[in-house]
Amino acid sequence: MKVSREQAERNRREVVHSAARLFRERGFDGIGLGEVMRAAGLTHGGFYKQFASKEDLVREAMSCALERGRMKWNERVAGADDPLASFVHGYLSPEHRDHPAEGCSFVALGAEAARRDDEALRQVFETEARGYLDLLEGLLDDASSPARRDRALASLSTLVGALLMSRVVRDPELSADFLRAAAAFVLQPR
Amino acid sequence: MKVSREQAERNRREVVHSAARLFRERGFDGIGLGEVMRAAGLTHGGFYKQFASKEDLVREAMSCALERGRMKWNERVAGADDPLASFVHGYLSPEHRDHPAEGCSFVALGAEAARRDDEALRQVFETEARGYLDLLEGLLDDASSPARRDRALASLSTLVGALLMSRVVRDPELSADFLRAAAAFVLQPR
DNA sequence: ATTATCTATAGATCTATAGATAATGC
DNA sequence: ATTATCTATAGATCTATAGATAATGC
Repeated sequence: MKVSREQAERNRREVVHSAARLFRERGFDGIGLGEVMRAAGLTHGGFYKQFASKEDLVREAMSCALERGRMKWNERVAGADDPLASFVHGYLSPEHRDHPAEGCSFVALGAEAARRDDEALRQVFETEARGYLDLLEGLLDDASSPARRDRALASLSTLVGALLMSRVVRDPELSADFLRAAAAFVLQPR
Repeated sequence: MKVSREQAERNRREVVHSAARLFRERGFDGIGLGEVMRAAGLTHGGFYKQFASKEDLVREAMSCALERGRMKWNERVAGADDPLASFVHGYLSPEHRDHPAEGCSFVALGAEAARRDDEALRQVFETEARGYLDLLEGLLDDASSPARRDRALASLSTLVGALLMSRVVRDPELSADFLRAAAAFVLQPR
């Protein structure tokens, strides 16, 4: 029943990754620890040897999901002709819209995280928000630094809001309109 | 124990309003029917005489909250010097950010609604999204009608995303930056 | 000997239903 | 007689804990 320290570490990581997917897919309250552990190939009794509480797992899963997402976007823009357009079109793509379990956690869980009474969780979201803002800022060509910062703040807002709206409406045309119009708005020359 | 038809109707409305507040405050899964009924001054056993299921209440509460919110914005802009600026500054105000229970349901519950397996609920959000788009479109002064529509789509996205981001970060300064930068972005002349 | 994981369970929820009760409204 | 609301409860969750088990690692 016991496994090696390395295997235990791999198991722990698998729990975090399963949780990160399942939380985004079903919400923090929509999935139990039993199912998270089962998705990681374990039984629910072993959970508290690795984590202090569900709250603890929520924090770790969000930190992992947000950071890995950001790294993915970083890689994507690094190899692109037009890095800003590459980021915007990737973020506002039908693929991203249709796969929340692997997508942006601000959209999938930001509102839920905001109302949790857990300052550490909101700190995780804040740190990652700054990371995304820095990423975006680096892709902008505004003359002044404050202008770039403000444009990054507004652009991130537009991206997050458009993805959210594109997911909640039923009509595929209206959904696509949100993605298209938001991309044009963010990419417009000024 | 029985009450008059009019009182029963008032009770039902009170349940819907309590639910609309509590869902926005705690999430669809974060509040039980018992507490919703208690907030309306009733006991949980009477719930199913008025509603078919919790799903049914979720739909009705969201329809009510979204429509009443839209009406409120409509009244606000009707009496304003600069209707667009009035809407944008009201929506992106610290008051709105700090009172999700009375605020925009797209931000508080859009992501949760999007993942529910309930087409009727997403239809409610879609109908109200069109209502908000029409409202915004009427405040814009772009020359062509398609340009106004696209700007409405992008502006609504920016508003929703900025309010969400302003709620999830911990630092009051960063939170205010989202609100301020997004408002400037939406209101910029073009 | 230590410990990662397992089975089993306590105690607190939650949705939904059953049947009793008492006031309305024909 | 009808019915809006009440009390009580069934059955299914959920988080967290207790104690057993068996493989690791000193």
